[in-house]
Amino acid sequence: MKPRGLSLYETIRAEIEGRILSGALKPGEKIPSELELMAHYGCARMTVSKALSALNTAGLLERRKRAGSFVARPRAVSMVLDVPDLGLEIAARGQSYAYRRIAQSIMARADDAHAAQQMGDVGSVLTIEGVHYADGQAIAHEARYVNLAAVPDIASQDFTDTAPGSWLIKHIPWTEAETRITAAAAPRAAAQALGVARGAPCLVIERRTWRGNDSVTFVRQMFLAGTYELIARFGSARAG
Amino acid sequence: MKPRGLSLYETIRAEIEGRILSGALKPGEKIPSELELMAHYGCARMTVSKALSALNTAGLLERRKRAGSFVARPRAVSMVLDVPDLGLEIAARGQSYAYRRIAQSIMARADDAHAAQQMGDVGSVLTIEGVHYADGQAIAHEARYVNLAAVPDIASQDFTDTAPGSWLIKHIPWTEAETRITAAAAPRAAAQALGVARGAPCLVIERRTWRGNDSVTFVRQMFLAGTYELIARFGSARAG
DNA sequence: CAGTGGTCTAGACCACTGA
DNA sequence: CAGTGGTCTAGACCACTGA
Repeated sequence: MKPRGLSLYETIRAEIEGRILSGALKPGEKIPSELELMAHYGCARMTVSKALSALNTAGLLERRKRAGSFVARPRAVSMVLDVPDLGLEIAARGQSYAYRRIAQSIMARADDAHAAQQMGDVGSVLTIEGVHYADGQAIAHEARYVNLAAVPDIASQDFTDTAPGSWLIKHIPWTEAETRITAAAAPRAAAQALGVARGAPCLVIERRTWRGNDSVTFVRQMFLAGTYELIARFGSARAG
Repeated sequence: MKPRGLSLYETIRAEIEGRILSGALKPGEKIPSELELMAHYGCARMTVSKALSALNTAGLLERRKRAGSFVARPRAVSMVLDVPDLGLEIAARGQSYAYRRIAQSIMARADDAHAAQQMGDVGSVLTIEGVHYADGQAIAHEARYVNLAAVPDIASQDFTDTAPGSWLIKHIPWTEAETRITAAAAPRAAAQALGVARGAPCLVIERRTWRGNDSVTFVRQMFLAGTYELIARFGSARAG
């Protein structure tokens, strides 16, 4: 059962994880103490501790002093949503990717009420509107707003055929981000840019990132229905 | 600078994390080796290793033998998507919640091709179709499929005005789940159930949960655009 | 009070890999 | 080849908390 190439603590972790996931160890059940496990595996306590700490971090165990380690009861469900760079993701599914800018300007406030509210009162805002293409088909309209005070370097960048998101993710560290996912009928501007009828169903992804208290950027991407999906996962096996 | 109550390795971790997030340490930059850090903090190498391993797991560092540890270049960002019980969430925003079943049956396979494919070849499937209401307005159509072999107890439950999801989340432990989020035009059946025109924009949430290798349930919820949103977050308030 | 987990030490051997 | 990270040992002291 021990897969080769696994270190001892990984082996211990995998064995206990397997017993939890298979249901052999049930939620709330106590697992052996570190002392018992070191006797069982014939190793130092640090090695057992490393395995159990990893399971604790992963949410599979709850550990209480004096009481012991217990199989965690499934809690509030939170899943992991991977948000890769759009260009890389489209390339990864075997399609060609392109971005084309429609408009770019600098203004005192975002010209979109929701964006302006999300970004707060910043000095000046770089606004970039563009379209993402997969295999030559327009799949998403993007309106991005960047706080120039937080990202002065962006003024010298050329976003004619490179999406500002790719540049931002590589160059600007942010500490917090919030993504809002909804559906909507395509409004006039987006429908026109995408070459579809007004009212076409779209997946709307709005993301605000900030750094400390400063807004960095706000972006709204409208994907034509059927061209894009978000996947969130929970669990160990299917990760990645 | 050292916050009280933090262990030494947490302090080391927090200091390096802070320098990365603030931008003092830039992506690709090399950080001191474990040997240099143990000299700087006057501690054992294991303590430094624990701090750097945690940052590595968190995706903030990349570690290469012989080369050293480097600030990771941000790639795929992973955010946390909370998936609360729909009824509780609607109540939390001050609206009344209701669920009404439309149809229920047991069949050998899911009558929906995508659902059948997602669930795999299970013996028999409980199919429940219903509508979720907020303040008396229909907001979502739900089609749920449950693997009866994995959840035999569900046969005795009454889902006339209680959504099966609420029962499942309380009673059935699952080990893995995957949520797919897309947008679509409402198909005929859903549009009819929701009392809107066919083709109305919808947010589509499909979730498959399983336990080990056994499918537990597959559900497709179609929310009318504007009635529901998903929020994913990343940031300092992440640990929860 | 005593068992448990949390952390830390001061070493060790090794695999890897870039200079 | 030599520096680095990966892992492991055999101890230690402590805080916590349930019996």
